[in-house]
Amino acid sequence: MVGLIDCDNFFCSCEKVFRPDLEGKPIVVLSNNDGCVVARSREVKAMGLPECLPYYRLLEEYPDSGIIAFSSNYTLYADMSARVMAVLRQEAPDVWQYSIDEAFLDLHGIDISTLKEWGEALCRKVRQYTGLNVSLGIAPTKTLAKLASRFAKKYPAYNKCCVIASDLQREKALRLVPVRDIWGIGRRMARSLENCGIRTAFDFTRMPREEVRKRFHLGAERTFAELLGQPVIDIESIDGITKKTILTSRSFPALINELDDLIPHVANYAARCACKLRRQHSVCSMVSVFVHSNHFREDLEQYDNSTFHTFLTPTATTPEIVEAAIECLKRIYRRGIYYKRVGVMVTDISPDMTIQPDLFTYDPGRRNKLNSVSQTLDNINSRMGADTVVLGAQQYRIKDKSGKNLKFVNAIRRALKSPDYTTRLGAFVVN
DNA sequence: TCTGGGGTCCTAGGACCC
DNA sequence: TCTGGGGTCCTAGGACCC
Repeated sequence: MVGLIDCDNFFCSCEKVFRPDLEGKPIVVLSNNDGCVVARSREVKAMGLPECLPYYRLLEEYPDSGIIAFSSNYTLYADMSARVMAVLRQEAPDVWQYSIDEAFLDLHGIDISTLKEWGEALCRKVRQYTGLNVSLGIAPTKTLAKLASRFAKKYPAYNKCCVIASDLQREKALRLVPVRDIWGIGRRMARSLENCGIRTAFDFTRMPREEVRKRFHLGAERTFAELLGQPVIDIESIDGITKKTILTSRSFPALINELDDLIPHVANYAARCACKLRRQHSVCSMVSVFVHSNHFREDLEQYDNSTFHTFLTPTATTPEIVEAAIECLKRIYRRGIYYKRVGVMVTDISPDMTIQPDLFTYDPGRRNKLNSVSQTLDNINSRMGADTVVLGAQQYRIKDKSGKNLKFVNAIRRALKSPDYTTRLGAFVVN
């Protein structure tokens, strides 16, 4: 049996843990630049507020709702996530974190007849240790465990833990779940299924397997098997510790048209990619850069483009990756365009233990130097705080009043951010 | 004024090989 | 009029997830 545990309204709940006065109040968490609603508390969901609503429209359309908005505080969410995972690792035989607020649990060795009791105790312990409510679904496959966790969340009678063990329980559950709510079935496939009268998960499992394969390909067939209780999604494929691609991208609070103003962004995103690579002990052979204009501005000329650079010898050093990214940006930059978003992606990732150097161009002396520069950056920035030391190219060009000094500024709007309660001693005093 | 960010996997189709 | 057959590898883009 496997378990799927996930936190209820995770981002919003994190905000509420240290603000008991918010209990029972409607709150939302916003995306970067306070752009869209990305998380809603139970109270807000009950009000019928849609997902992904732009914040300015929330202000327009729900003026007297009493909704309290927060900028996203990833420092807080990441730390709370780590606390939840730590509790899980104490209790479960094996844990694979699936997302910031979800984990699959390997439950081998636990007697099936005691699983319900065990699960309820686990949820109580997470609540006691972290202040967060979690729901747990237990079933023979991951897709069914996901489904069970929905029941655990939706119906209080389950006491936070729902177990699907027998075929009878499985069928009963499948009949209650609309096909669009199944993990692995997206909007497009759901629409297609509904068009031929397949409404519930149970209806779906009554289709001939051949037809599923023919009409929807491999992924759908896997989901199909999982719903029948046959495990086919292996846990290793879910375990995302070593990323195969690493992407850093941001939208800007205001449009940018000058190349010189784009460069620091690209440099910063490239530096972040390099740092993430090193953290997972990897190197990359390719860096790509993309640019987007603002698709919502129909009055402006639209322009999307991307290009890439390949390293003959794979690397994870900040200077090399930043340099390559800036060079890419210069190739695709077009004057006269107003840019809304740029991003840097590193791919062709391999372990840093097995670098294959290029026969003709590899310069071990230079590479060693760049490696130690990068390692020093990591050491300083992890002790003293992110971006304590950066490359010159990463400096944003903000002129002060006298028009000469350059200042390093945070380029993301987060006007409504809560304090970093769990990671800064001053948090409670400052605000 | 204002519209997020980061991933994985699969498939079709083109380039290339013999 | 008329132009083979079988394979691999790579890439872009779609669908899906959180």
